Amino acid sequence: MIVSRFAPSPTGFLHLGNARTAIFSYLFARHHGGKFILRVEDTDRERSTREFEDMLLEDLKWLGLEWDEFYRQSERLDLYREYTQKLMESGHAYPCFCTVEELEREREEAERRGVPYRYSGKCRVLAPQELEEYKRLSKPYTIRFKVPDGRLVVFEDLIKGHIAINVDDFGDFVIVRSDGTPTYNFVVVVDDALMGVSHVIRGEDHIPNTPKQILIYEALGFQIPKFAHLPVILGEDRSKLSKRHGAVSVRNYREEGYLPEALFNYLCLLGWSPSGTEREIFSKEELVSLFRLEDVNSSPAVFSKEKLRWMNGVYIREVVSTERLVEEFIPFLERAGFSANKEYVKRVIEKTRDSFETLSEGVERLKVFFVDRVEFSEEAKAVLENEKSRHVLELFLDKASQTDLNAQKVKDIAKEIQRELGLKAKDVWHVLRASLTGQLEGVGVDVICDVMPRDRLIDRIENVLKYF
RNA sequence: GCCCCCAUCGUCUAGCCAGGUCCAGGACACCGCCCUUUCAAGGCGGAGAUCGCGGGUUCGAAUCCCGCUGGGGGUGCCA
Repeated sequence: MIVSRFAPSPTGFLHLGNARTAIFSYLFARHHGGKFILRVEDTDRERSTREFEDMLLEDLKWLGLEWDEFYRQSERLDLYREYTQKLMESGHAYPCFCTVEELEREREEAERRGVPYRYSGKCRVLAPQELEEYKRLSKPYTIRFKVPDGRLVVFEDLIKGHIAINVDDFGDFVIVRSDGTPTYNFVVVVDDALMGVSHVIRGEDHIPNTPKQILIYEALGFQIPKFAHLPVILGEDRSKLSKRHGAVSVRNYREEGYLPEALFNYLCLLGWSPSGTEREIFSKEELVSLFRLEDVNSSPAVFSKEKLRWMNGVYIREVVSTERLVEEFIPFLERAGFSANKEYVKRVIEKTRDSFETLSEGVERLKVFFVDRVEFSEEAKAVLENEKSRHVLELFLDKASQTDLNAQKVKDIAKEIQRELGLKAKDVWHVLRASLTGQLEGVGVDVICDVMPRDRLIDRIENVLKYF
């Protein structure tokens, strides 16, 4: 059975890089008809909060990721203790009474002498009476894993290929902190093993951890899973994508008006491309059936907000249903202070969805449909203050009074006005646009007349006649 | 410093594993034209990569091998 998992720590919003890791891990499991586990890694009590966890789960759901099993490491502490005990008994781990200060000093010393630092391992060989003394004083201690000498740990990474690391590069590492909580490298092994994880898919920043974990798998007699390390996502400056680069959390994009399926689709294409097609727009189902780890790139990719934006535009204008779009759009309208009737919004969206790329841009572009009072730009004022504009508007009102208004009617009327007043089409439309929207650019005037209620249109024009 | 990973248009990438069909294909962004009541969208076209550099192997290398350089990551009682 194929089992993959996503194991975030609840210390902030869901980061784009983690989101992509989650997506790949999810697609992999679904592709193989396997199981996808969500495991919250909250053993770091200093930084983990339940609020962040809630956000994380919400963001994952919003993205469209659903998991088959859910675990929280803080609820499995007894289990980890059991395995710590096993490692102690089998001589794979030992208590270490060194203080942070002492260790810090050793590290600085190594730094100064220009030699690579690794823990000396001095607590490996404590004399029995020394140990007794510490116990008697209840001196706090950590538990360290005993790293064997000269061992070359080798594994075949599903993305990176053959990787060999000499464990002499690191000293005995801590698996249980002095406050009794277990550390990442240890719990990740216990959990992955116990949860039957067959494929560990995670960021490449975990490659250096992998040999440590393999050592623990072996010490505990667990079966070693397959590893797949995804390349990192970079910012424009080619350093690891972080807050410095601006909006980097899923939440940011959600709030800016990106659709979850567009973000999902875009993130998939960062570091992966399906073989045998040059298409780029895929449904989740298609992604599930196309996804293969073999097609994941081994080199890091730069995140391009430009391209995400374009793709979001594709989803807005041609992928999602109008109903969906309306549902997504209304909260944005409301947040901008407009009250909206669903049927009306739907009529607006139907005609205009091909003209904006994010929902917040949509609000900007479409607010002319919802404002009570039109605000005029300087250019629009200039147009309306022209004497000819008055004739155009009066004539328009006159002609409109005998008929209802829709796109075709408005075009007819504009043409008549143009002929009767000897104007260029452009001039007529400009005046109408300025009166109706207060702007010289934006959605087509015919569309506006098609969608907006007749009395509102007439109102706006009469208003202009009154004040200009 | 030490360890590890990576290297095709500005960016995402195809091609690399099974060397010739690649004077390198697609997408975003960019530029131009068309459409047009404006801005977008859309249509058409253009520019853009001596396949990081240097050696090999080979009749032939983006593709295989070695070295170098550059970039990234790790080096915690964070995950």
